[in-house]
Amino acid sequence: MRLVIARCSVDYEGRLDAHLPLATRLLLVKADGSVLVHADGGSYKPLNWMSPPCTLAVEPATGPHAEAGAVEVWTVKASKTEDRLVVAVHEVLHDSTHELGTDPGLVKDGVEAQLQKLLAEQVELLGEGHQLVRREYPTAIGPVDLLVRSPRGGTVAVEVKRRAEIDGVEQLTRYLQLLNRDPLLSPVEGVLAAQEIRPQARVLATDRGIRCLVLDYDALRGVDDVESRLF
Amino acid sequence: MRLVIARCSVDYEGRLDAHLPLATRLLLVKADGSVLVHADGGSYKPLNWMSPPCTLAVEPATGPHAEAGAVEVWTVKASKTEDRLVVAVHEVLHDSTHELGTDPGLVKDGVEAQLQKLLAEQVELLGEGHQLVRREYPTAIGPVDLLVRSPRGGTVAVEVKRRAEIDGVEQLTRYLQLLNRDPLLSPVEGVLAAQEIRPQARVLATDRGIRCLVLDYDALRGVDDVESRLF
DNA sequence: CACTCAATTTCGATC
DNA sequence: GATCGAAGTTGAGTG
Repeated sequence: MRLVIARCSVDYEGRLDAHLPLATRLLLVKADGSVLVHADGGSYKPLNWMSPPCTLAVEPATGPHAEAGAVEVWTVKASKTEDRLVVAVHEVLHDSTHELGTDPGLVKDGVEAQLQKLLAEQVELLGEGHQLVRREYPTAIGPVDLLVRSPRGGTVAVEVKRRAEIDGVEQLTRYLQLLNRDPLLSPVEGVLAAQEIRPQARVLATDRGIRCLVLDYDALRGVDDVESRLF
Repeated sequence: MRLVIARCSVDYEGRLDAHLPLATRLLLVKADGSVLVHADGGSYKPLNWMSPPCTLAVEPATGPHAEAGAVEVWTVKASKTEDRLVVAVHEVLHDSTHELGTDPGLVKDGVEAQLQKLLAEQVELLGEGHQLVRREYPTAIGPVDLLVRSPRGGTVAVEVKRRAEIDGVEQLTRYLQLLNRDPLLSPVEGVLAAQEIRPQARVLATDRGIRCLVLDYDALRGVDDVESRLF
């Protein structure tokens, strides 16, 4: 990654034409050849940029560019389209290059994981008197998202999905069959909890005596927020 | 603008939760306090960021962060929401600050200017035998977008708009009144050319004997591309 | 692989 | 100022 602070003007020709007048900006050249032109404000979006794949060519300024006072001209060309980014560098105030290596990448806690966590904190949504046994309750055929003790003495197995479809019902059914063999847990009810439950999944679940619970992500979060403010 | 290359891990809590494992990245702190975390690849979008308005607090690492090997902890808080970006800095490989000043900002050649340019190159779209006199033909009440010589001996004044509304018709009407006083140009016809012509504008234009021409931007560009390939 | 759809969307124009 | 829609959109998930 190369970082250049330079007085420069920038022209982009491609899906639209755009021009940046002479000013001091950050030119960020990434390892893949992509270039970002950032100002000292605004959002995360650069003033101008070229996405990879592209190639960067740096040449001494000539002709009109040189007459305008430019020292170098950077030409960034997209590999597959006619998009061109031309940076006329007038003065370089900083120039450094750094080895960063490949980034392990962003880990987003998926919505499903969030839902599971939030529902675990609010098991009373399953009905009064319910108590969480544990999240990711291990079984021979895989972990059950939530295992909950019912006030009636039995157990509730909850399958959490962002969007519940038929395979979610099948999965939960398998867990229920297995868990119901355990006299310490039996009888085990099933709950299919999701932001969105597809009609087919709802029909199949209902047919098998599995309860459907539609989760309101924002409401779940809202309660969560209130709780976290209290402590 | 502050540029820091650092080995760091990043956590974002807000509208979603996200985590970046320890790796070497660019931390970009803008004058408005916003922070961008960039890797050495990918698109123009940062791995993580905090949009202004927000505040950045830098403190020595303590507790779990310190145990994990962090030296500093940056906490970026959004001003209005509960969004938080926490950067655990383990090792600083580069740190520099630069004065950039406010950016004059991006100048986009609007679609209107593009349309005018493209139509100027393809005046035959107005009808066979038409010849461009000039773009931005100056008059006492402002420039006419396109002035064109008609094969019938008269002149055509063209008003180009991205989206033509009533005021565009009024504007063109004023030009026509003025231009028609010039015996060298008279008779002067009017053409309202736009990507989209609002029904009211079309009615008014037709009523005043002004021709409406719907422009296909892509088609105009397409022809332009073909031409530029030929030469 | 194409298509759909959300985005910590951002951004500008219009009502 | 709120709302609507496009973006040089990008990016992920699904059929």
